[in-house]
Amino acid sequence: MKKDLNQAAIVLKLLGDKTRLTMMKILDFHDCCVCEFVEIFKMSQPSISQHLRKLRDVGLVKEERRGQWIFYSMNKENHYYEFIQPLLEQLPSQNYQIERLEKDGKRIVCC
Amino acid sequence: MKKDLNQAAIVLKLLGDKTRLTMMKILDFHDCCVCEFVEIFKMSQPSISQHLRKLRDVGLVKEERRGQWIFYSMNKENHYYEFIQPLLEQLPSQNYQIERLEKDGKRIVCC
DNA sequence: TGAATATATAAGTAAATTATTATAAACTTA
DNA sequence: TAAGTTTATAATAATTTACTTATATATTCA
Repeated sequence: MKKDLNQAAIVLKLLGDKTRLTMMKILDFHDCCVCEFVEIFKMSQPSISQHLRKLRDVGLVKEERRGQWIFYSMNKENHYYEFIQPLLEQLPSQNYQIERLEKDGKRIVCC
Repeated sequence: MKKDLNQAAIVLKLLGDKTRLTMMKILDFHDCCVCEFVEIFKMSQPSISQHLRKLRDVGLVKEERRGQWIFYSMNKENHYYEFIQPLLEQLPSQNYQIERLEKDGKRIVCC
């Protein structure tokens, strides 16, 4: 189905940032909580939270509290998911980031 | 083929602007010169030139002088064309812009 | 309940972005 | 060659962006 050009530009602007683009690639396969992203990107926690908020505000990702943590996940029901999926597919896998977390004992396992 | 994540973010940032995204959708089917874009977007000529320069600097579009005019066209040989094409396909046709130019006698026919 | 952990929000700042006006350069044509 | 047309570039102003630090809120657990 055709996408609105204004909305498409808003979505692409959000993806036009290395941090957010990497987040989206990761979230396409793995749910993650804020502190995991802090560990992955070596960035301040507020900065990570603000990036996730932008993605959430347009509905690209969902948030869900699990105990102490708030997990973010790809919102695959969003109208723009099919729009961006062909892009994400062409990006290199970021699984190594998750594997590194696991190796370092930093991966959060919950619920 | 997989795309570099940094480069992909740069390309997406460029597309994350309504004017440039519309330009790219138009150029996917029609070559255009600067003054046609000025007419389409009702924007100053330097502003149009600057948008086109950004697209050209990363190789997404090509420029070619034809007599008095400089025509821009999609660079379909560019590595990132296949990256963005699935996006462009999902955007609504902008043919009406070209048709309007023709109807108003503003379409440039050259060489 | 109180301390520790995880996250969000607010405020401030430096850098990047997108427009504008003014001007220069290149080409066409009378 | 001179005037008109088209485009690029330079300088600048307004806005947006992406970070930072400080602080508030929510949850867990001893």
